[in-house]
Amino acid sequence: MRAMKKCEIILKAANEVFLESGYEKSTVKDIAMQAGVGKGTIYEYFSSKEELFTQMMQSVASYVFNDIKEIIFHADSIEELLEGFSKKCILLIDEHADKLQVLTQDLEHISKDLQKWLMNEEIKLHVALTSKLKQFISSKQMKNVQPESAAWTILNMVRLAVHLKLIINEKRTEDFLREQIHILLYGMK
Amino acid sequence: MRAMKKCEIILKAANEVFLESGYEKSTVKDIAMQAGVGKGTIYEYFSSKEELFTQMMQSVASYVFNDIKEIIFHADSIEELLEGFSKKCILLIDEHADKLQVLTQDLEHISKDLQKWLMNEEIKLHVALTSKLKQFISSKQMKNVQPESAAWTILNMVRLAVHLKLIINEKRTEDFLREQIHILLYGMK
Amino acid sequence: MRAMKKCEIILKAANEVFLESGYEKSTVKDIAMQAGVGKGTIYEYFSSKEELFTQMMQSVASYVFNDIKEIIFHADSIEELLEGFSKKCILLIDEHADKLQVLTQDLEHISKDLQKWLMNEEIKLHVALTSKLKQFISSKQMKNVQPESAAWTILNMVRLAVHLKLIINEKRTEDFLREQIHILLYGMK
Amino acid sequence: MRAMKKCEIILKAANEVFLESGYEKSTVKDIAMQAGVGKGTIYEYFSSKEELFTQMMQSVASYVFNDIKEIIFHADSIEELLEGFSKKCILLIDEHADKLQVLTQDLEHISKDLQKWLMNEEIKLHVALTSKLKQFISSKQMKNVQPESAAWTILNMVRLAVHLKLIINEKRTEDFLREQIHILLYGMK
DNA sequence: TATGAATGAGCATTCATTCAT
DNA sequence: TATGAATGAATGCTCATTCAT
Repeated sequence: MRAMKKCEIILKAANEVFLESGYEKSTVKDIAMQAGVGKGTIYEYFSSKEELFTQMMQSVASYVFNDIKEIIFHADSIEELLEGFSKKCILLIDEHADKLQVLTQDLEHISKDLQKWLMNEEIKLHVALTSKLKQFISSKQMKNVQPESAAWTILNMVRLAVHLKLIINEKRTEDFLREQIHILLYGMK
Repeated sequence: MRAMKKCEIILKAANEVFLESGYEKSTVKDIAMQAGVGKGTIYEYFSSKEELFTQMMQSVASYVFNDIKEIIFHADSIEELLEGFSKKCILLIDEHADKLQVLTQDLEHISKDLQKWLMNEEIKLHVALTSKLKQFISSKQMKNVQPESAAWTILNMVRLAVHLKLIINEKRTEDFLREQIHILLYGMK
Repeated sequence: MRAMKKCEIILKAANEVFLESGYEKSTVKDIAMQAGVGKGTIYEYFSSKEELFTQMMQSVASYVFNDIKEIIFHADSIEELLEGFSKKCILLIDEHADKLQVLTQDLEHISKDLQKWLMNEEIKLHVALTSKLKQFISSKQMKNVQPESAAWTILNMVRLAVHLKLIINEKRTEDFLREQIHILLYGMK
Repeated sequence: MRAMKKCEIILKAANEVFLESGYEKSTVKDIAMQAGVGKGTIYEYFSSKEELFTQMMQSVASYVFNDIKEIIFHADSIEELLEGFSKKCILLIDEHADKLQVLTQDLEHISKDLQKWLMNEEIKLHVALTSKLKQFISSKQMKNVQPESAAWTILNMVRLAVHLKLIINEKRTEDFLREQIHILLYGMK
């Protein structure tokens, strides 16, 4: 394995600490220790705790957005899209359950810039999905539903999945998502 | 306007301050100033900052849960239910926009008791809605969809509405909700 | 039993609370509750917490000083004096063990006036005891020891008794006092 | 003068402030100012105000206990022991007058561990002194007095000395101690 | 006279940030 | 470049005291 740059080492540590404890309960000292560097070193690479948090969030969010983009891009049918989507939801949650809590709870600490970036990324996703749905509609795979609205409905499945898994602690989340897909397919096809 | 009790004045101020700035950034001093009372006075009525937050959250949540219960209880058809639901979403958001952010973000600061209460209230809502859907299914108003899953799908509309209105700042939220209802109706009827 | 005056009721409550918990840990509210009066009422009779403490201490100290004066005054022989003295020590400690802790620990909170008064009372005791010892010396009951020094030695037995009983928790305190008396008698007679 | 370590500077300042004002009236800010460091710096070296107090007390007490142990250990006769003891009392008081007040008054704020340690040290002193007295008794230097009781009587001279010097402000304390020794010698030899 | 609701000064403690080395 | 000792602003909470009723 190649040597990581200091900057990356710190980001990795920030990732681990922030997503374990949340923004307020994480201290710069904790992150420095986790990274195996001095507290001062962090300020050589990041101007503040908030900037470190913001960059960490951006890297995590990029990863998630890319995963979802892939699914949208490669789907050849509405069924494939919905199933790929729900599978990815379950996978993300199982892998990153603890992290997702923080992703949704500490949004207030990210910079205005990142807030806009997040919003834009989500809108890009929405645009891509809308466009894909339009293809399905024009190729008669789908009813003539309003594609923008349908796109939001689909993206919103992520929120339901997270809520059921993490808050309600519902074991049958997967079944429920599958069933929701059936309803949507009935409604859309 | 009639005289409010100190306790109510403080709760109102807590409501305004917490929901404006979030739990961590709100200070007891801020709330005291907003209420127009001394810092010590707050501790005459609430044993800690956390208890004040918890009580404020409970009162807001009660109000929202009751509104939604009403809709589920009084709906005579699936159309009425979905439309009532989406209208109420829009209304709640327009009325309480600022509050809903915090309602979802600072859950970690409420007491374990309130956390359980919130979860239970939501599950009660789910149970009530599931039961209503079963009626619709047995009276052939609806297809034989899995009612528990459909219930979560419907409840999850709240989350989409909040997200579109507050985060994405989407003006056409109302239209999108309406369209989502059409899809669900197609899928369920 | 006759009705106590408010002032006395409060002093009695202060006695109970202060001697139970010490000055700093006792609150005016506690004392008011113990007295069964309102917090404000205390300030009708005492100008501050410190004054209340001072007056309470003075009344307790008066009681102890009087007890000891009695012994000195009525003793007809050096043996009687020493034995009366040690018995009274044990008695006071057994009766008021808890209180004596505070009597010695919170002296910093009493007014300068009471500090002087306490010192004067002790010096009066010393003077009385010195005078008694001089009688014993002139009547050849005692060796020609320096009476002032012997008086301090005797008064100091109280401190030893308190220390052994309360700090060291020595069960044989009584025996040790008795033995000390023997030594002093040997030395003095 | 050589450079002191921060830790020692803070302990020295704590010593001065605590022993001047007592535990409750001393503030961490005062100690920081006295030490010429920031408030936060104190918490780099001591985990709390109580720990700082406890460590300060232990260092002072160690010093006193060691001084007294020396005297007991090196005394070859009962006269030498008593005289050494009383001289050391006077010396300690002149050197550490202010400190001794607090040493006896704020014991409630030291950790349970230190409380036990103090009691044990005193009991060790008592044991050592008792053992020495037994030697003197078996070598016929002393009458057959109960050595344990005599040991407490001697140790208690410290308390008398402190009281006379600090509370009564008696100038002739030294004379009185000397005279007490005579009485004890008469009584014991 | 008696009250207790209201107050705010005061405290211990935390932690992001700085800067001399 | 890397460090971590030093800092002090900021905060939740307590409680003696006041004062309107």
